[in-house]
Amino acid sequence: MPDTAGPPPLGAAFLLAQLGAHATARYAEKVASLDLDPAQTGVLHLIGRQPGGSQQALASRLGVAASRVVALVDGLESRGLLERRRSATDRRNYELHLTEQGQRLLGQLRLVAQAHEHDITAALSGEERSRLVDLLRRIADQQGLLPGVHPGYRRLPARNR
Amino acid sequence: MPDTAGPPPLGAAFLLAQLGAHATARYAEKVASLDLDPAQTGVLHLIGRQPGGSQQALASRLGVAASRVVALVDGLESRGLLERRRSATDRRNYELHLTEQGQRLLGQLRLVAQAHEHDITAALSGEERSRLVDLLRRIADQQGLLPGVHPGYRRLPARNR
DNA sequence: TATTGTTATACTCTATAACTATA
DNA sequence: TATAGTTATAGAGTATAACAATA
Repeated sequence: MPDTAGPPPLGAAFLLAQLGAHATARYAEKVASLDLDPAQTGVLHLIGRQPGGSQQALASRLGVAASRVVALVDGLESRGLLERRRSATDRRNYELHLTEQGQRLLGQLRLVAQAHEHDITAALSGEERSRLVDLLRRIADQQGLLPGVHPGYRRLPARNR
Repeated sequence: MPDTAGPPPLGAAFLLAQLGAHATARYAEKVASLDLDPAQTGVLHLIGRQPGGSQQALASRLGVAASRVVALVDGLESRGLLERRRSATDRRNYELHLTEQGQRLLGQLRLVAQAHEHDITAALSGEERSRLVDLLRRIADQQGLLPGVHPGYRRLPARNR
């Protein structure tokens, strides 16, 4: 009997951490097909939802350093997906907008997200999936997490498999 | 109406990623009180459960490079939490064992994990928690995840707040 | 003097590859 | 020749701090 102690951890907290890392890695794989990484998709989603914001606003929303937003926006702008427009009222900052190409890509990104949702929840029936979402939302609320903002922009999953 | 598109993503996959990152960050905070990081706790748990294994075995279990295990084991050994014993049958490899102090720390670690589980699922009743665990396990099974092994050892959460 | 964006720098983490000692 | 462990090196990713332009 080599086992000194019980079975491996199987609580909800561990499963959430395990599945969260898995879901993130799978998402990274999927968006790579659009030549994007998860952080870039977050930027596209945020600008698509609220155009005209500054880079500072983006940085605080994402919870990252402003210098990182520079690099992020640089990459997307050079690909013609978004554009910086100098604000007329305060010429220190930019207003960030998606280009038409960026909006088309965002549309494809939403399809990828749907496929991702489908794949991750493949084990569940529609009703079970709804119950899961309800439970998860309640945990997220109680834990003080903001809808649509996840704290994982600080790290990218390396190649896992 | 600044919103070009609908609400923020609220599907199960996104919530899993968000909550997973959150649970991981909270866990890291908690084990820091024992002067450990999540990767080190994984090592302690694995050795505690299956003593005598080699560093290579540990590396493949954790899915990390062997060179990283060296540093990980170095740190824990220098604190007197585990020891390397040269194998009598094959003197190339070590057999890893927890010291008594390591076993005591592992006991405290299990208490921390319990508290963590309690905190993360504070929004749910006991029955709801059971249903959640059931749903999550079925997803983990279907996704091919191994019990007790999570792919998040590659990254540590930076200071989040 | 404070703020937006930028650049330069340093730091952390990790894997890869070269090395040793055993087999 | 192959394998366990170690060390050295290089790369990726990020934040911090210094800087320029504008307010």
